[in-house]
Order: sequence, then structure tokens, then C-alpha cells
Amino acid sequence: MALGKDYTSQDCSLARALEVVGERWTLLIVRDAFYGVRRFSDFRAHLDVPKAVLSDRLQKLVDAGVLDKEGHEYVMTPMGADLWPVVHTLGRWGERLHGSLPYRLFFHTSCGTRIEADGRCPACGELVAPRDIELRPGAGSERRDDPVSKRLREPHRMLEPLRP
Amino acid sequence: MALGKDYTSQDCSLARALEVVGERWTLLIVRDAFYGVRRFSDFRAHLDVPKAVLSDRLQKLVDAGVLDKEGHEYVMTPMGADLWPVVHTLGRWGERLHGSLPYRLFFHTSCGTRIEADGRCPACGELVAPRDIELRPGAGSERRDDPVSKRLREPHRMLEPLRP
DNA sequence: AGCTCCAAGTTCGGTGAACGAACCAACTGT
DNA sequence: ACAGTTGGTTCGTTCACCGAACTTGGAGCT
Repeated sequence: MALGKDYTSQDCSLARALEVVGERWTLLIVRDAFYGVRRFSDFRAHLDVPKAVLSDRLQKLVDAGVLDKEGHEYVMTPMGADLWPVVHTLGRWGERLHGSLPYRLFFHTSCGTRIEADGRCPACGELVAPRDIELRPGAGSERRDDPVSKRLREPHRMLEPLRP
Repeated sequence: MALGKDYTSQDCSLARALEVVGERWTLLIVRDAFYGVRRFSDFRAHLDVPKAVLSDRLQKLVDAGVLDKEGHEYVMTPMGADLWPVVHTLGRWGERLHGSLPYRLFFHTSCGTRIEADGRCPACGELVAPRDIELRPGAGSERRDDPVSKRLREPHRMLEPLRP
């Protein structure tokens, strides 16, 4: 993002975080990575982002240690996985805008309970890690019909690769 | 932000949230509003953002219902206050980058305990609302010396107006 | 080996957003 | 009445985003 080229002027941890995930498209890319997307072409099919921009963002995420490049796959690192609470709470906040129905629902795999807005399982009372979350389509399901969107509509565990 | 001018293409609640708070500077403005900044000139003094951009962002935040304009003050709405978990978790995540020390610390006013990364008070076990959080300067305190930064370094309750 | 195909990028010109400086209007204190 | 502050708007330059075209690199086939 570069707030004035460097953030000595904004010495705040939020500004540093935004340097990494605050640019256009970046957080949507991270979200897709949580959903299981790993390949360049799959990010592209799902996001309609220009190739040059996608290439730039993936590179920056790799440099920052959010994603790891393994061959032609971009895999979430532990540090990237720590972004889950951010992605989740922001997504939940966005649900209230325009009074829309949720597109996706998140369930605790071990007990089947729906995760709360704060990222906790009301049954277990604990913060649920991405790996223990199952993704299912919500009431306001997607209108997109690209292959990636279709696959993402099938219930699956978070961070599980989209491709077999 | 406008992802392709409209988000019918990205029908996801995260994309909607990013339309509101995903543009450059916007989340830093929201953070300052949590810290007690309310006036145009104070946002400017603390953020070094071009006037035209600040004007645009504040207007959009008012339109979106995140801030409320009361005379010459931009005050956080309840909907805006719901963004606290997002701002807090993202800020905490940013602390790990470059192994920096926290600039600010957050304490539960009623019991004096430091708030956890997930926004909970370990003593009370509950999610702490912004109004019940006290702000204090951290170990890696700020290098900025504008009047707003100085006032923000004094311990104070979140959302309390910076000016008396 | 050589050839083809496709995923994964890079390069390039055009367009829109961000930047900083200058300007403007309304209110305040003297 | 005037000067200073606050809260903007306007404008030319610079920079990032965009889409299309082009290039690279590896897998599979013959």
C-alpha cells in the first residue's frame, strides 16, 4: 500500500498490517486462500482481478510471509492463518450492510455448531482455528458460476486445497 | 473502493465490507475515531493525509453509517463501533511484523486487565466493548510529536473526545 | 529431440485515483 | 473591520490500476 512510501510517519501496528493486507484485492485473495484456492488461475477465475495485479499481490504476500509458494501453489503459512479472525470479523460486519443474507456459513467441524461473529464456537466456548472450520453455502448463495465458485459452494474444510 | 465499479461480481460480505473500509486511509481514520479523534484538522494532523482524500473518506464513512457528522465533529456510530474487533485484531496481527513492540496497550477499565489479542478480557472472560477500554502508550511509543499524537499518548478511555 | 498445449506470468498504453499546493468560505477573537 | 483558524474545494502532476497482447516455462505426446 505504501502510506507515504514508508510508515515511519505512521508508527502504528495497524498501519504496518495495512501495508501488507491493505491494498486493493489483497484481503480477498487471502480470503480465497482460506477457502482453499491455491493456484494463480483459480484466484483469477474467482476474483476477476487483472493478471498483473494478482501477480503483484501474491508476490507481496509471499514476501510478507502470509503465503508460501510451493511450485505453482500458494499455500497459507501459519502467520497467514492468524489473519483468520480479521477476515472473519470483517466479513461478519459486512453482512449487516444493506441487510443481506450471509453467502457462506462457518461450522465447528468437531461439534457441528455454527461459529459466532467473534470467531468462537458457542458450544465449546473456544476460538476455532481455520482448520477446524467447515464451510457451507449460506441462504444468499452466490450468483457466480465460474468453476471455482461452483467448487467453493460444496461443503468443505477450510484451507483444504480446492483441487484434489 | 469499487471493485470493478460494483460488487455484483463479488457477492461476498467481505467484499461489501471492503467497499466501505477497504480504501486507502479509511481504516486508519476509523482507528483514530476510536482513539477519540473527531475533528477534520485533528485527523489531518495525526495522519498526514491529503485534505481532498480525507474529505472524501469522511464523507463516505458518514454515508455508510460508520460515522455521524455532528456540527464539525465526526462521531462514531454504533455500527462503526462494531468495527472495533476488526481494527483490534488487525492491529494485533501487525505487531508481529518486523518483531516490533506495541505502540499502544488496551486495558479493561473495570478491572485493569490487559485485553487479549482476540479482544477479550482474560480476567472477566468477556468481549470488551470500546467504551470499556482504556488506552495507554506501549513500550514502543510514538515518534510523532504533533499535538494530536501527544494528546493520544495520555491514558484515556476509548471513544472519549480528544478535545475537552 | 522436436512439437503442441496450457498455466503462469510480464510488458505496455490508456484511464482513473491519490497527491500537494493553492484557493475559497465561514466563523472567532480583538 | 480585520486577522487567524477551521473546514473544506479546485487543479495540475504523479502514480497505481486496468485490459489486451505478448513471452516464458513446463508437461505430454510422437
